[in-house]
Amino acid sequence: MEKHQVMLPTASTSSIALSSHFKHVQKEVLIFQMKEISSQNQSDKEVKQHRYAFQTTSPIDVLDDGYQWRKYGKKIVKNNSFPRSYYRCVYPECNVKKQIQRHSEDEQVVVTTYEGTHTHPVDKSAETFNQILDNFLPGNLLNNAPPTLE
DNA sequence: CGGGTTTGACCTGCGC
DNA sequence: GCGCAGGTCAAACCCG
Repeated sequence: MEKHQVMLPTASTSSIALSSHFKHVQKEVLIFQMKEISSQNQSDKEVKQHRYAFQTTSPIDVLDDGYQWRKYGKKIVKNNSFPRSYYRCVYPECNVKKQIQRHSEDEQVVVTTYEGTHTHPVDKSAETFNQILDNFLPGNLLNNAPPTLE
């Protein structure tokens, strides 16, 4: 189960000073997993999705990242004693999903997994969060290329 | 009354 | 092929 939990080296797990928008979080955000999921099946479907997982230490489950989310499911996963919540962006053309679950043993650690890319502007002023996301896009990390926000 | 959440059922992918 | 685990749906429920 932990086969895809890639702990980044210490240099990458940099503490990020969050803006006042995250004043209720005001902790440190540790990115412990980033993965670009590109199912390049040569058959008929080529799905490219980005998935970013944040590990935050916060008493609040859902981070207010400026987008509006609607919960559509909750599941008890086998490896974790805490339930995992499934959220989806409320914009109809934006099929960005995110999963929120707590750590198996540290209930103060919240793992937020974003999947997909937003195709619409942010409602609130959460530009800081977008910058955080941009900094940890695989393109910026690996190739120094601009992220594809289509 | 309307929109969002809850929660159990259903579907699907994967490993054995 | 079967069973399990994860992901989604949808109807009921709750709250503003």
